[in-house]
Amino acid sequence: MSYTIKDVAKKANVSVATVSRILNNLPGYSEKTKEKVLEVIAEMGYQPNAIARGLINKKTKTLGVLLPAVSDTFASVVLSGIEDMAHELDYSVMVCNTDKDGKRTMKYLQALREKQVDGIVFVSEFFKEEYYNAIIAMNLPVVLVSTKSKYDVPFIKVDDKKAVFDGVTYLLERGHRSIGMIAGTKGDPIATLPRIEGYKRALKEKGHPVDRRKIAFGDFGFESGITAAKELLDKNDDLTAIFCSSDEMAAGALSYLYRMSIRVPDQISIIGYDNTKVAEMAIPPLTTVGQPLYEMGKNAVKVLLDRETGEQQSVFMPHQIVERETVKVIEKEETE
Amino acid sequence: MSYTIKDVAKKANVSVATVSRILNNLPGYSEKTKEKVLEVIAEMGYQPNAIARGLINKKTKTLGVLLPAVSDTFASVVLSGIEDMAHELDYSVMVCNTDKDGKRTMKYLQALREKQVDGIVFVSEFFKEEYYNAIIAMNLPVVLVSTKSKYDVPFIKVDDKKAVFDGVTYLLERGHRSIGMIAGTKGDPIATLPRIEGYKRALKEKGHPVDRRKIAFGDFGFESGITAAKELLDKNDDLTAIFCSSDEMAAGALSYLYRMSIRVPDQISIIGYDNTKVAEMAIPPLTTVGQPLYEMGKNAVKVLLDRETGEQQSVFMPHQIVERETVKVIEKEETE
DNA sequence: GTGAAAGCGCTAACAT
DNA sequence: ATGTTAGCGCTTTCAC
Repeated sequence: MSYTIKDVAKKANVSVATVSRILNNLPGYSEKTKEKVLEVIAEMGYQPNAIARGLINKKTKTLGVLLPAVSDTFASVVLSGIEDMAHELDYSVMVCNTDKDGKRTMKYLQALREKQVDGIVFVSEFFKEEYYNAIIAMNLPVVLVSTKSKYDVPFIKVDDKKAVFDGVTYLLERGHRSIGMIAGTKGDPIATLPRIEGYKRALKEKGHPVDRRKIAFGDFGFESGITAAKELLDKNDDLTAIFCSSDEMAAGALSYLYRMSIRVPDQISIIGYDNTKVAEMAIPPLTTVGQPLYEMGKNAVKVLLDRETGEQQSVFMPHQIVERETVKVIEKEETE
Repeated sequence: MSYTIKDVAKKANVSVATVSRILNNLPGYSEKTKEKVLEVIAEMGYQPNAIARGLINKKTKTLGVLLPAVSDTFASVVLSGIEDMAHELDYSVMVCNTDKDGKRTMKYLQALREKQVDGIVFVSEFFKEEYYNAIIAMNLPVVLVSTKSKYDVPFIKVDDKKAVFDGVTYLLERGHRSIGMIAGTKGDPIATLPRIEGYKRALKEKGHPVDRRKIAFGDFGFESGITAAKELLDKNDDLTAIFCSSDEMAAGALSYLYRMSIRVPDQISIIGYDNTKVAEMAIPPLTTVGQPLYEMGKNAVKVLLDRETGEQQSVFMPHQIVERETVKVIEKEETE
C-alpha cells in the first residue's frame, strides 16, 4: 500500500490538517513546518490520492471526450488538441469511442457521470436528443466540436457553408465550369446539407446552373470516395473538377482516377476538405479546404472550462484553402 | 446536486446497506425490496458515485494509456483496440500524449497514480528506466505494446526481425536483387536494429551482399520517407525495390518517386510496414508487412487485467504480408 | 500557527 | 433479510 496523508502527518509530527494545507498552498503554518513536511513527503514518496480528494471537492480534474472513432484521422487530430490543452490545465482526458452507436454513447455518458468527470466534449457526431437530456440531467458542461445542435449547447466549428462556398469559388475562379461534388452522408443536417448549400450558392452566384447529377454522396470515408467518384464520372462526361467533403473521400477519388488512368489535375482537379495528414500524403498532394482541427480541440476545452466562470459560448473557427497540387487552372480558350 | 445512496435508502424505506447490496448484486434481500429499490432508483435517476466507490475498493475501473501521439496513424489504431477491449470489460481509458517527452511522461505517470488507475499500457516508445522505476513504485500492472524493455515487463509485439526478414524475402523471391531499406530512427534498439537485422539476414540467407549504402534512416514519419528515398536513390542507381520500416515512410517514398516520375512498381517496388490506413489509401495501394495493431491493443488490456489473477505474460503477435500493388515481379531474363 | 473532528458517498463487517 | 456503523483518504470548519 501507498502512504496516506496520515502517515505523513505522523512522521512529521503535525496534524493531517497542516499537511493538507501545505499540499494545497493554503495559509496557516510556519515556513519551518512547511519545510519539514515537504521533506517528509519527498522522503516517503507520498502522493495524494485524487480519488479521496475528488470525493470532497466534487472535482476530478478529468474530462470525457466522445468521438466516433479514435483512429479516425479527423477526430484524432481534434483529440490531440483536446489532450494538449487539458494537460496544460492539469486535466486528464477519458476517451470514449462511440462507434457512432447511440447505445454505446449512452453507456459512456453514464460511465462518465459515475466517474464524475468535470465536463464533456462531444466530437463530430450528430448530437441526439437523448444525449442532450442525459447531459442536462448530469448537470455537466458540454461542448460540441465540429457539430452543433438545436439545443443551447456551445459548439466549436467552421462555417461549413462558407468554407465550401470558398472552395468551389476557388475552382470557379480557376476556370472550372463543370464541378462535381462528393458530399457526406445523405441528409446529414450538420456536415452535408450546409455544404451542399455552399456548393450551390457558389455556382449560382457566378451564374452557373446546379445539376443534381453532379452531386454524389459518401460517408466521409476513403471507400465511399471511390464509389462516389465513379458514380460522378459515370453520370457526367464533362467534369473538370470535384469538390470532396473530406480528405479521405478525396483520397478515394484520387485512387479511382488513378485506376482509371485519369490524370490529376490535368484531366480532373480535386479539392478536399479538412486538411488532415492524408491531404499531405496524397499523390499528388491534395489541395484542400483546411479546418484548424487541432486548435478546435484546444479551444473546446478552453470553452468548456470557462463555463465554470462566465457563460461559455460557441465559436466559429476560420477555414483556409491550402493550395497543393490537385487543382489546375483552365485557360479561357480551353473552356469555350 | 445529484442524489446519493442515502436518498434512495430513505425514499425506499430501507438502509443504505440494502441499497448497496442490490446495486452490487450481493445476496441479502427479498425480491420484493429489490423491486422497490430499483423502482425508486429509476424514479430518482440515481447513479452511483464511482469516486466514492473507488475510495473504498481501491479500484477505479480505469486504465491509463501512454502513447507518443494520439493522432499518429499507428498509435491511434492500437488505442482503438485498447479502448474497445476496455469498454468490453467495463473499464475507461485515460489517454496521455507523451509527445515522446520524458518530462511529460513522468508527469503523466504521476497523474495516473494520483488518479488511482488500475493499470497502464505503454505504447510504442522506448521504455526508460525512470518510467520503470516510477511504475514499480506505484505497484501497478503495466504492459508494453509494440516495444519492450530489458526489465521484466510484459509486452505485446510482432517479431520485427522475422517480419522484415519475411518482407525482404518476399522481394527476393520476386526477383529483386538490389533492395534498399528505409529504416527507423538510427540506433533505436527496439524498432530499428532488429529490423535491420532481419533485412541483412534475408539477404545473406539467399547469398546476396549487404551494402550499407542501401540503408537509409528516417523517423517513421512521412517527410523522413521522402528524404530517405532521395538519399537511397542518389547513392544507388540499381535499386529495384525499397523496404520501408513504416507505411508512412513508404508513402513518403511513393511521393518522392512520383515527383521524380519514377513509376511504382514498374521501375521501383515499394513495401511498407504496419498496414495502417495509409497503406490502403496510397497510390498505388501499398504492399506491406502488416501488424495486427488493433488486436495488439485488445490483447494489451487483456494481459493487463489478467495480471490481477495469474501472472501476465508477453505475447508475440503474428505479422502478415498484405499484397497490394507496389511490388512487381521481375522476370528471370530481366535480372541478368 | 495548529489540531480535532465532521463529513464526502460508498462498501463491508458485524449485529439482529 | 435487513440495519448500524466504521472507515476509505482527504478537505474544511471550528476551536484553541
